[in-house]
Amino acid sequence: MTKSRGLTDFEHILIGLVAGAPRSGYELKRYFASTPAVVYEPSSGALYPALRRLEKRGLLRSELAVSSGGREQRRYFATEAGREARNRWLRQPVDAATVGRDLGTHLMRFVMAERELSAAEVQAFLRDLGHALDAFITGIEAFMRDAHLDGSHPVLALEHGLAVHRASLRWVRHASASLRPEA
Amino acid sequence: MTKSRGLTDFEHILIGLVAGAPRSGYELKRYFASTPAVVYEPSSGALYPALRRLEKRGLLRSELAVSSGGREQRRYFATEAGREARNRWLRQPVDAATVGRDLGTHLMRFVMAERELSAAEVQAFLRDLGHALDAFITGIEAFMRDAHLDGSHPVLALEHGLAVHRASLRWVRHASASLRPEA
DNA sequence: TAGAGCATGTAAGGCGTTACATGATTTC
DNA sequence: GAAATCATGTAACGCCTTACATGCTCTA
Repeated sequence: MTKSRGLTDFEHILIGLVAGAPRSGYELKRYFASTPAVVYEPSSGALYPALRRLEKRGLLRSELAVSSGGREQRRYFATEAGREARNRWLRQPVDAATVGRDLGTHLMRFVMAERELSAAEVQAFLRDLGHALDAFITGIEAFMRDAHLDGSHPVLALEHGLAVHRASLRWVRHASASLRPEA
Repeated sequence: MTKSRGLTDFEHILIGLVAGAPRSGYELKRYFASTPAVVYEPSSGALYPALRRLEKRGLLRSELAVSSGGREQRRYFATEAGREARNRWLRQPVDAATVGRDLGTHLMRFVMAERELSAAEVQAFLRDLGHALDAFITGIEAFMRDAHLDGSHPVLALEHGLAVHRASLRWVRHASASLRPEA
């Protein structure tokens, strides 16, 4: 058993996307380019080698096909191992330490969890995400109270962090409520 | 004139920090580790080589000193060229394309702009940041109207983006008002 | 016929992460 | 005497970015 290191967030997202529907590299590029909130657009030099890596690991497999215009196209599919990796990723506990910067990753997990996690699991995920955000917000509040901050800009910048994460937290409650089956 | 490539955000932030007050590598580490909203904590392998790079470029210079406990310590200072680089960085126009993901960098610029940019320049920066956020929000709204989204999770995820960036925008207006001299 | 879009890829170079190394001092 | 903190660094490895390469098709 070769001790392979874990997958990057980007690789997890690729597997999740391909597991949702088989896609070619170019279709993945367009997906990233078109979705305004995804905010990350991988270059060819990042995307194609990543797909090859995942294929070499047995998490994806590919078939050469001919697309609309008679051009060659390599279409990727998730393997069983790939689907298992995705499922483990989707069920990973919310890492409170990364919630301050990696919210995008959590959101991607949330999107891909639809129809893959049970309603109860989704609720648990949102609950944990809420707790993590709560802790993050409390940390900023404590820092603002305790730290000696000189000048108005640092205080304002921290207020920005507060405002943004409070908005995230409100969204978590909204999402949780809107997914809860009506009584 | 050697055509050197630009500085990374991280390097710009290091210069800004050192220009604000001379610091050792370890003090910079503690700064990143202690500020809860900065959210990025560079490793030794990122920090020390970066400082050396900036020194080699003539943007920082260092002096070997002896700190509290008799241990050696390399203290970094900004050179004139370093201060110029920082000033150019602080005055860079707000890049609307990066406002969706690089808000942290903009916030760092805002923090370091205090006492370095004029009140009018700070107001202009906030105004531009507001416009960029506005455009970003409008883009998400348009996407939600026009794109065919199936399932509730993608819609909710986009609503998260909206909520967060609207909170940012409100903060921009708040910051702008709170820095405006009272009539 | 020029240009834009489709479609996949490689090469060089750079920066970051992880892990390790070193050694002194302060604290329990 | 062990552990934590201070303080600076190096080495291996890996991934990403930028730039370039290729060639086909559709449109103005």
